[in-house]
Amino acid sequence: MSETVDQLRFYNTLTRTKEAFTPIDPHNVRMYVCGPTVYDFAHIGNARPVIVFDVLYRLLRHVYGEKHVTYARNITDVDDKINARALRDYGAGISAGTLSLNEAIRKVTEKTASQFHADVKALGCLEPTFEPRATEHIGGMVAMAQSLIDRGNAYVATGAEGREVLFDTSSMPDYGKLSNRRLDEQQAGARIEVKEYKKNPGDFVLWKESASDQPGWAAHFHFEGQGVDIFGRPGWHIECSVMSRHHLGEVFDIHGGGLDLIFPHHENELAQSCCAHGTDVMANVWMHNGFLQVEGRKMSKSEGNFVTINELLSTEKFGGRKWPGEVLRLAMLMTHYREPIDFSVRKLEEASGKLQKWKQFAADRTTSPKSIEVSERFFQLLGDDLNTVEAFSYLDSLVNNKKPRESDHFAVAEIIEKIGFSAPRSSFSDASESVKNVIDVLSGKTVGNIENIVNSAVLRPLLKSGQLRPHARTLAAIIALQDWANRFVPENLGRAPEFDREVQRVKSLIAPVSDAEEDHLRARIDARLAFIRDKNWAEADRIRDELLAQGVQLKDGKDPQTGDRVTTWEVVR
RNA sequence: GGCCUCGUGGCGGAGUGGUUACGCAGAGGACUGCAAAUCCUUGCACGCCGGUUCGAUUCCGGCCGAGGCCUCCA
Repeated sequence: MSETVDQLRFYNTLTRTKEAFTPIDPHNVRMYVCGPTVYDFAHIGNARPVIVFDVLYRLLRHVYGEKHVTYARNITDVDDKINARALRDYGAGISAGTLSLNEAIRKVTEKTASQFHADVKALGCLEPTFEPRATEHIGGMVAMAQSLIDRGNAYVATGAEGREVLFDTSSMPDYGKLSNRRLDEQQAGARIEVKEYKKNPGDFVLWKESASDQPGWAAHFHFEGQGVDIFGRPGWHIECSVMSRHHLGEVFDIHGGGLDLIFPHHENELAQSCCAHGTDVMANVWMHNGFLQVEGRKMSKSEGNFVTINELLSTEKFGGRKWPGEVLRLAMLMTHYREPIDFSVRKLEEASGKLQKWKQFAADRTTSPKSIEVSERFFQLLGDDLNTVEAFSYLDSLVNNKKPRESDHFAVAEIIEKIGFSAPRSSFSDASESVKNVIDVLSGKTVGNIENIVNSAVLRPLLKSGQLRPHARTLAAIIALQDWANRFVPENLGRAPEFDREVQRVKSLIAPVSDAEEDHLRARIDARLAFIRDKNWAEADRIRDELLAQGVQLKDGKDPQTGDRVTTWEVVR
């Protein structure tokens, strides 16, 4: 357990206040989050809780230790929308008899679940400890429904679509506690027809009978002294009650999900679990994330204003480019999790720029000793109800510091990695092996030249892929070497001038361009410098514009010693 | 109708009973042949009306506006 993050605080929907968090068992902190119903691609609104609770999971792991946090997120693979999708996509096969309904359903759920996993991975989320599927827990759902009947909290009734086991909301005095609503004050039937066979309008389904074109399982219940067989399927809410108990126990620490799940889903889960287990609470803390909005309105499938995660990652529909998952991740976390976020390309651009800045700063890390204090300060801020905004602001202050401490580079690298962003490899440590080799060559220990080392298996792929940019620290190492060579390598060996040339090559190699492009680039830059010496500005600028059009931005600097113009470049988008 | 959340500068977005958020964009300057980059400086705010207070953007009340839940939804 972390010694320095002293107290986590979370806003609890149950009490509508921010509370100090105390786990039931610090050696096993347990959290449950409602996962996707796998019938269609997840949209970026669906991505929000996944990302938010991934950050919470990482925070808890940081504070209590990686082995002391259990995170369960279910996959709902029994649902009428899935049936509908299976019939829509595989209806022909089903009616032709080449595919059974269950096989068609399986195809839908498998495909959607694997897409979900790919999406979530791209967003930098850790896998939960457990990812139970509803179809694996049917037996437990039947058993829980029965125990609710036995305790007088449920009953069997017959509706238009067959028999149902229903939860009797009037049997639970506390019902409505989570969502803070009294059923008698709700406009029952305002938006959905009141079913006459229910005891109370708010009673909800635990188990319902299936028709021949619906998936179902055999289930046997005892009600009012009679045996009742209902071939059917579970209601939505009971899935989570059963799966959370199976993996986390009857009472656990945190239950999370989107704001819209508070009622009825979480209210009903809570009712089922507490009544079935005879407990006062199901989870101690209930946390809910706000919505992602588009033009001020909730992004949802029913509104039709949604963008799938997959579209954002792999098409150029938004702002004319593909967006890395971690940019979306950061964009989501730039707003506090309980507030609504308006989705926009502008926001993605801002996140992208911020992330790049962090990474560049992190890449300049050396092997200097890390400072625990910086990282703990970050997690301290994050621990105040997952205040990512404040925590990131702190990160920004480190990165924007004019005189950063040596250890801050390392701390930032460690932090961004710990909260799910990829930290670039340290340009210094990648280069340091090569630098050592260079020293060996120069000192005559081995035979070789610097260029070959730069072209080595370690450095070359990084250079090619553009992951290494002209980092001050790398260059500083090379320049330090140059000084070293000048001091210790005897002039008469003739190595110093060659070394200078090699240093130039190293510098030019630290840019994400191919050999051919690089040769071309050097030639154009030399040509431009020649024009500049002749004060032929028009031609010089023409070359600069030409390269810019190719995505290469030239930057003129001044050699501090000689005062000569030194041209560097950067690949821009 | 019931319940809930929110309203901060051009944009994004924190926070606080009395001094700067911060980031992006903008403006000015340094540098430069001009750009870019970098560095320095800088303008712009707390929906409306009352109340409490020496003092409110921050607390209370009302109003207006936006959004969400009450139907599957993250």
